[in-house]
Amino acid sequence: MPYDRPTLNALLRRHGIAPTHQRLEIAQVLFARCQHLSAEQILQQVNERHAETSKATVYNTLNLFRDRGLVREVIVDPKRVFYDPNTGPHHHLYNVDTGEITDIPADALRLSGLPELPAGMVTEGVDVIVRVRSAGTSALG
Amino acid sequence: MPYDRPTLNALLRRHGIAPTHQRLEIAQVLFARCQHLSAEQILQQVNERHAETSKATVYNTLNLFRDRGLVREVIVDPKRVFYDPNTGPHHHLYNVDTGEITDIPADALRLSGLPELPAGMVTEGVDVIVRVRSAGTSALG
DNA sequence: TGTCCATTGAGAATTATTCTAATTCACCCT
DNA sequence: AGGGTGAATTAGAATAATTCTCAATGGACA
Repeated sequence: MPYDRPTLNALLRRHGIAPTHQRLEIAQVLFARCQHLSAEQILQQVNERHAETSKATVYNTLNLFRDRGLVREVIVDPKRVFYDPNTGPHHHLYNVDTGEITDIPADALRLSGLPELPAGMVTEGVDVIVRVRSAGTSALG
Repeated sequence: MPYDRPTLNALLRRHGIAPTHQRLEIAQVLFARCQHLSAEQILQQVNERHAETSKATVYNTLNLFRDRGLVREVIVDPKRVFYDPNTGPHHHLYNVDTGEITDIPADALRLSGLPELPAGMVTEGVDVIVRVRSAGTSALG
């Protein structure tokens, strides 16, 4: 188990985040399995045993983690944001039917010919989302 | 002006959409300038002269246009969906500071090495979003 | 002119996220 | 140990995008 408490503790500190109990719980949920979870899902998992963390704290913490570069937001569904503990360069496969999100390793997919930006613009990141659906399903009504 | 009323009328019909007054107004706003507009912005522009179209109709119509392939949803901002009248293959540049969305022509950017999909999966589309910000601005608090 | 079905619309409902303001907590200093 | 301090947490209200409800409207066609 690579993400025990002392490791998570150090991880937060390294990112300038005071490792409180709630933040460690949330980090635990995020890093235990490298899934893509919504705030709601994280809230549920954190409170699975005893309800100990509030909705506000989950949102505060996720925004803090995002600002400090501990997690990345994945914006594929207009209904809700997902949080990705993998901050390395990679892309996403999004199943429109099931809502499932899978990683695509960065080296599996090459991008070439990014346009040069207007002066004074800096690239913050490049997201590639491959939207898939189960064959036979259709968006047409 | 490539998008006068008769042209829009034919465009809707060609997509199997009955060209009502409100739908034509909305199509007009979308296709007049090929911008990326939110539902709220479209509602405002449609009602600039006389208030004649309701919020419900704008949402219904945008969903209908999307289902029939007349417009494409652009999901870059968790707060709201943008609608893109350009349904041809292309990608997007998103300015995180200003919220501005710009097109990147498909041929300006090459993608290679898309992973093969699990059996029974079909690609619905590939979105590439280049997130930029003004130099000097920072996400770090 | 009357019927019929699709379309529209006002406003309520839903829901993810943020905000507010008050409480609690961790930690340092003595 | 005890008290002060500022950060963290929280319950619940507020916000805002989108959807839903269902009654009213309207155009096409007999």
